[in-house]
Amino acid sequence: MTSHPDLTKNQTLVLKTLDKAEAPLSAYTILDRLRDDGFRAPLQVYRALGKLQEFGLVHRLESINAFVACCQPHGHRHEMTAFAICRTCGKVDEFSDTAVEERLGEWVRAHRFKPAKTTIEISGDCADCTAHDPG
Amino acid sequence: MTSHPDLTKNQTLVLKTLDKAEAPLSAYTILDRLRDDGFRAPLQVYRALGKLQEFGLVHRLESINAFVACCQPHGHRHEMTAFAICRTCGKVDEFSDTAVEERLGEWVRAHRFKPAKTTIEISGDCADCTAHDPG
DNA sequence: AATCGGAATGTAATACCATAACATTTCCAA
DNA sequence: TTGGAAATGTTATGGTATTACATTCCGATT
Repeated sequence: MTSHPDLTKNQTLVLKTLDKAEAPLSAYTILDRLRDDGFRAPLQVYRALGKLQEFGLVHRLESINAFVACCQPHGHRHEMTAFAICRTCGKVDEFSDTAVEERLGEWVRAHRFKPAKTTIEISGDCADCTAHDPG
Repeated sequence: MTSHPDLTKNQTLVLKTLDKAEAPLSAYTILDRLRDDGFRAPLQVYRALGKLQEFGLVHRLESINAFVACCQPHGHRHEMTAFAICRTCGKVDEFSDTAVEERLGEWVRAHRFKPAKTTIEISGDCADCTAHDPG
């Protein structure tokens, strides 16, 4: 079980902000929420986010340019993480699927492709929002 | 087999630009390559790209903010398309995997999630680039 | 305790990506 | 031929991310 170094002040602030949030946040939203803590520039957020992603504590959602705290227990992380993103309420479900990992792994092996990062994001409407807004 | 309407002038220009390209192009790169054809503003590109995506002729690669022409024969399109994107040379392989579709479909059904768009992108290094640059 | 060096931080400027708003033109169907 | 939807042209603006450089923090070594 790999461990991550102690977090710095900025990293801690950014991670706490994401933990408190009910939905993914953009870097600039995080910046706004940390103005009172002394944050002044985007780079402070992006640098902290970069480290937190390295540590596996934060995920970037490519399809919406936003970030979420990882919900997996530390050390119990999968190679591939998939996300279901609700367009309506913004909530995100994080999940893993071994079969998906294996199938993509087979393609990669067959094509001698050396994967660095895999993005799996399903955008749509969650059960709650579909129920509330029949359509 | 569904058909798509005839393409307009701008749509044709944008699609041709993507077809000629060896790698994905950003909207602004497309704009630059169409200056001589009268393109002046990003919106001309984005509007054409939007329609081409509707018709299934162009894909957007979320993880790199770029666009590629669809390589699948028209009418033979899958629900989900996956992409292997080489960080080094930029080339993209488009593929489908029924098993992956099914597994994600099962998750979605089990959680009553109504999917609108699924993104699967593997970023890394292709066989050629790995061979040339052993590392 | 002094100091050296790498990591983290602060700040300003800039580059890149995408859309809003509104005016105008094109083109087909009635 | 004309009415209206779709496409286009143009300007302005908003959102996302990085470059470049100066400074500070902090632990390891002396």
